[in-house]
Amino acid sequence: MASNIRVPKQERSIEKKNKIIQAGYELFSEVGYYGTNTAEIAKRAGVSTGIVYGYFADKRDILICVLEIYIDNVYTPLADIVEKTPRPVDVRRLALSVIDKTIALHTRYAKLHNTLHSLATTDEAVNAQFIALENKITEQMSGQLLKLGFDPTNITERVHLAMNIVQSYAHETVFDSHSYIDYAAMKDIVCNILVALFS
Amino acid sequence: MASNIRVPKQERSIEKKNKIIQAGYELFSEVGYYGTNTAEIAKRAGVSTGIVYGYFADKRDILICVLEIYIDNVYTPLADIVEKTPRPVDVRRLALSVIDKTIALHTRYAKLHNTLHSLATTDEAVNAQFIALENKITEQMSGQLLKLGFDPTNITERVHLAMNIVQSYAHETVFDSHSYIDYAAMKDIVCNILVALFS
Amino acid sequence: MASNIRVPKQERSIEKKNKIIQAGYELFSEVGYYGTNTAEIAKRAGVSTGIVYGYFADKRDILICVLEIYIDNVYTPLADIVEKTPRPVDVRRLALSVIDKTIALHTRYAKLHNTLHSLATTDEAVNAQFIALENKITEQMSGQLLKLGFDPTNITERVHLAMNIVQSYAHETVFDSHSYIDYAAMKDIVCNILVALFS
Amino acid sequence: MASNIRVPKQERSIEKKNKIIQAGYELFSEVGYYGTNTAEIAKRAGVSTGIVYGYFADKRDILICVLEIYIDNVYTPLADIVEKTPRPVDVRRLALSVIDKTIALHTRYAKLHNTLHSLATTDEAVNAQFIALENKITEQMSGQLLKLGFDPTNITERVHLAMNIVQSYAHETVFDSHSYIDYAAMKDIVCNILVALFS
DNA sequence: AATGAATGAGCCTTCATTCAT
DNA sequence: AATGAATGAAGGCTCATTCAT
Repeated sequence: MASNIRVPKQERSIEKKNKIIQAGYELFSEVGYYGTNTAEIAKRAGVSTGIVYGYFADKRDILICVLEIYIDNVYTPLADIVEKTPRPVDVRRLALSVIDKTIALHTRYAKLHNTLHSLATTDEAVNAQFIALENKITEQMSGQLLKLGFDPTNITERVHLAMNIVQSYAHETVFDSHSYIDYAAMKDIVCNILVALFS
Repeated sequence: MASNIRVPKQERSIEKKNKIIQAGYELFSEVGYYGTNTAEIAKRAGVSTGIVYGYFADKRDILICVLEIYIDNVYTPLADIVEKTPRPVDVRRLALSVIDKTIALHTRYAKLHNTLHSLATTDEAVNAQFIALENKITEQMSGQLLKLGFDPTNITERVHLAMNIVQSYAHETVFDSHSYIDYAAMKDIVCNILVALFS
Repeated sequence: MASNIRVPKQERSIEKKNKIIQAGYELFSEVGYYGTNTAEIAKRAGVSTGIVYGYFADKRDILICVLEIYIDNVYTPLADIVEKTPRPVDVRRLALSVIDKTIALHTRYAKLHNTLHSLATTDEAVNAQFIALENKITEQMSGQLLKLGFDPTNITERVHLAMNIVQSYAHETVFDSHSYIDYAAMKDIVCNILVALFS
Repeated sequence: MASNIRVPKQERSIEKKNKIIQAGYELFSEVGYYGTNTAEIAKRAGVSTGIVYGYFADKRDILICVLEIYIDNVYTPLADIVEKTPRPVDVRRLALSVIDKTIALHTRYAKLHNTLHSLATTDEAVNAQFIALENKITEQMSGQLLKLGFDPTNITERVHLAMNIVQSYAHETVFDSHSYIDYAAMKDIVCNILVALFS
């Protein structure tokens, strides 16, 4: 029964739960959700199969926890950038910061992101989390920009679109999929678009 | 064994193979790759389980065929638009056409796209196909634009980026995930970006 | 999905389904429901684990099928006895026939009966089947006795009670549990009670 | 290991052991032996999982203890009735007392009885206890009836049979399974049979 | 070419029991 | 004596793939 899931409060238990999440994170990243089995997760976490179900309701529950952590790890640094940007705001400089941070995040989480995102199609809860993340980012950034005195016309739409563009670009850069693309040149173009969007 | 795969040349066989691909296409769209089993595909295709392995090496092979068809269905209409655009070129008009066609394609193929895309992470061949598709679209469009006398500076990068932006926007619109977004307003912004990119 | 259960119509399939039921019957008899696993059933039936789920929805479904057969095998012979009793009715003779047949049935099915009966406590469907069996026997016998001109006062109650007594006795005899009991003498007593009940 | 089972002599320990037995009794009654797990027993008893194995060899051992208590609770009241019956003996009155007490016991213990009884099939020790209980009851009652001057011919058989009949009836009444049965009328019939058996 | 029954490895999950503290 | 986290074997069930016909 789901009610039997332990809520670990002791240090060692929390550590163990985190080890399982970490193992899940790694395996989901490496071979995807369906390529991972619970025995493997347990093994990599250095625990027994059984105890996994002491900390998580089922395999999907591990995924959900990995997702939550992923979302925190992505949201916080991005929110920080806008919040802590020095005034007066240099739009190009801010744009570059966001691009670079997004690339950094993508470098670190790209494979996991793909795995998680692919499950959004069939798992409503996962999907909802992703949408909520985008909502949060858009809201936070729009709010900050308004505070900084930017033009409020369609600010949400512009921010949202900007984030999408940056994400697209980061994805491309990180996977470096297309040999004919000059990613440095593209970065300039992206930057120009962002500056145009917010000036 | 893979060597026993029939290459159907008789009409009836080709029809049967296509029915299986169609069934796979539908089910992969509806419930994803891992939510579909071969028995179900055979059933929907109106054939026996066994014969599926007469036409395909394995379940993944069906996916690959579905992917090929998907790619054709996406590439051709987009290529057509630029190719058949009336001269002299009205950039805004062309941009709108591409946006609308991309939305139409997304509306039709979004779920399948997600399913296919999610497999790219763990399946190199699938990933390669997606990259190749983007290559083809970018090359074709860049080539056309050059013929039409557009500025060649970083044309590939600008085209590629433009396609990414349009895809992002189409995805958003189709799934209509964020209630606070005014998608019509966003469309104008996207359009303006494209016009700016190519004028 | 439950809808994928084959309804075997070919001889060989029916044979195979029966082999599984037979294996289930034997194992449930020998080591009980919880002492039996599906792999064991398959093994004894000479089939693979997987195919068991081609014929049955789950393990419990096998139990239900075994139960149905058990019920047929118990009901039919008992119903026959009263139906085919020669007229004019010799009550003592009829009573003896019923007792002997019940003993024979118990000898054959006692362990299975226990297994099945024990599941009635936790499985409503199983319970319902047992109650229905008793209903059927009681109704059929009461009806026959009325046709034969027996006193209708509380005939259902008397028949039902009579069956219970006979069953108790048969159970005792078959398991021969109590060394101090003279089962032949007890049989006479039971017989006398039945005669008294229906004269 | 079995040799490490504590034989609790301190008050608190005995209390704890009894709490576990009580929890086992409740759960075995409610959801059966196989529907109960040791963690649940411990939880309901308000003790840790581990300590259960300080007092009991294994899960089955708890069942055996529950069984012992059950047997005491069933035996004593029935033995009392015959022992304390006022003289001269009114057979009908005595019969009614036994019937009513058996019904009361069934009402209280029916579900537990079923659970325990169902295990007798696969567990020799449980089976032996049940047989021993019947032996005890039969012997005690036969002895008392002889003391009271009843006809000794086949007294054991008559007593045993009588108990079986009463139990059957009590079971029926308590579960009230058959809507067409007039249980009050049946009670009279049972009573008459008993009176006939012992007059 | 075609059928669909059959295979069996593999997966998620449970739970009686043990063990470090 | 006591805790409850941890173990790991075992079980029910699925499904990609094969095979007899």
